[in-house]
Amino acid sequence: MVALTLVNRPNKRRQTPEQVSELTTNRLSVYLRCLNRLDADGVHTISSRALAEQFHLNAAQIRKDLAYFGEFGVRGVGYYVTDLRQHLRQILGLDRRLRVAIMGAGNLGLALADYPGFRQEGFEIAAMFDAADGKIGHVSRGGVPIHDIKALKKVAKRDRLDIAVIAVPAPHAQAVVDQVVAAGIKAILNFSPGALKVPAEVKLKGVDLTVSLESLSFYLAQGADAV
Amino acid sequence: MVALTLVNRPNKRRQTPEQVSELTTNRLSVYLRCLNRLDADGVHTISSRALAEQFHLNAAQIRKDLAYFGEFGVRGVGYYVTDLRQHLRQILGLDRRLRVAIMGAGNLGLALADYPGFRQEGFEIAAMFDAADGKIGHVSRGGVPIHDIKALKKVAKRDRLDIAVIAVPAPHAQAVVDQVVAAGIKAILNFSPGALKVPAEVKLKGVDLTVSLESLSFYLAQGADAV
DNA sequence: TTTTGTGAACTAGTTCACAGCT
DNA sequence: AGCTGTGAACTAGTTCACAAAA
Repeated sequence: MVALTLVNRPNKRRQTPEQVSELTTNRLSVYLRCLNRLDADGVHTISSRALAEQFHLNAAQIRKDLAYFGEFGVRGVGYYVTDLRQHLRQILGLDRRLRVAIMGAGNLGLALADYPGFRQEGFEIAAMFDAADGKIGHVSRGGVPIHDIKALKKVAKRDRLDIAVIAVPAPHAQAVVDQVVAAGIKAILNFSPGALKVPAEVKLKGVDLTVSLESLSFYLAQGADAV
Repeated sequence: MVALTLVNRPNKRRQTPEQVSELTTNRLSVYLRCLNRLDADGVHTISSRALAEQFHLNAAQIRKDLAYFGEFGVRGVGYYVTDLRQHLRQILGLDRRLRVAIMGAGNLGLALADYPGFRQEGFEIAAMFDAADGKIGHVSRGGVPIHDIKALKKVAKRDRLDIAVIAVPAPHAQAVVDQVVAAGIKAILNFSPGALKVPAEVKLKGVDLTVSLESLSFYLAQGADAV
């Protein structure tokens, strides 16, 4: 506790996230998960080396990633776990509650709605949307209400939805994304296969299950057979 | 048809997939999806430029990606759609049926089992595994049988399972992966959060939903607020 | 002419190595 | 002593630009 306040140096003129690559932000998220566990385990300090050994990463990489945002470490000691954890939560915007909407109440959408990984770390699945009469008005097993997609604009404003997850069949994906954008949502996680168009100010991140599987298939076809 | 046979030059001494990066194989998968659509639409030839415009990619990138595996194009013309499609299917190992097992018959596992994106392009969800008595012996909505995880080794051999998808809660993931590896499965798609250890000859690919969401959160916290 | 295939140039990302702080 | 923060060196990935082919 005594030392923690010493470490809070907001740092020069960084906080310039234009230059921070997505690879870095993904790693920050991984570091945070690790720090959460260390914190829960009562570990007080951790060096970049020790952190690097957990995943197979280079220690300098970790120091560089963190250095984009400030000088959080103490030379000769390492990083204070609770302190760094708080900083990462703040950098990643997890110090506030983020409201997530799931577009599409099919198998995948319903599974995601109740997926525990989504609920942790400040995310709240606030609403689902579908076009099928049979689904509208119901709730997911975990209690997430399913709205008519026509009400998206209204509900997005009322519930202050931050992020939309696209879990509709591929042929509908672009139309749904257009509605999400029109509703003013600025961040989208897309599970449907294929490229989607969004305006520059909207962040689109894709999870393409087909690409992932085919990449494994490539390994089996080329790599494993050759060995 | 006449021209197609001319183009099949298996090429020098390439087919050296050690050097091919994962970024390249992921793109091959994207190209293939596009070619499938072009083929269905009756388009006969496509240039690297036209292909590049579909996604926002550089044409030279596409030519380089393809050049790792052969000279599939025709100067002044482009690529024959059906021909290139067949080559990509072969390169990605999709010219044979690949059997996929899903570990964990929870919400996510069941959703993935019936997810249409998994079924296309030669993938077959052949089996699911769980440890809960209430699930073993049942089938998914789409008819995939749920086996006892204790039977993994036997079923993997019998059904010649190629790929395992990890959809169990995080605390069980490593133990399940160890069993998957012991059963001789050489390719794993992991949906559970956190790093998993596998031997070098096993290919592990992760889809980390928490990391994806937190990356969007970062954008909202840093990017959008600044604009 | 058009468009491929590819070396060369460039850009981004990672790792090294060490000065400087504790 | 130990460990961070960071310029310099290196490696990987992308784009340019053009000779060669159809």
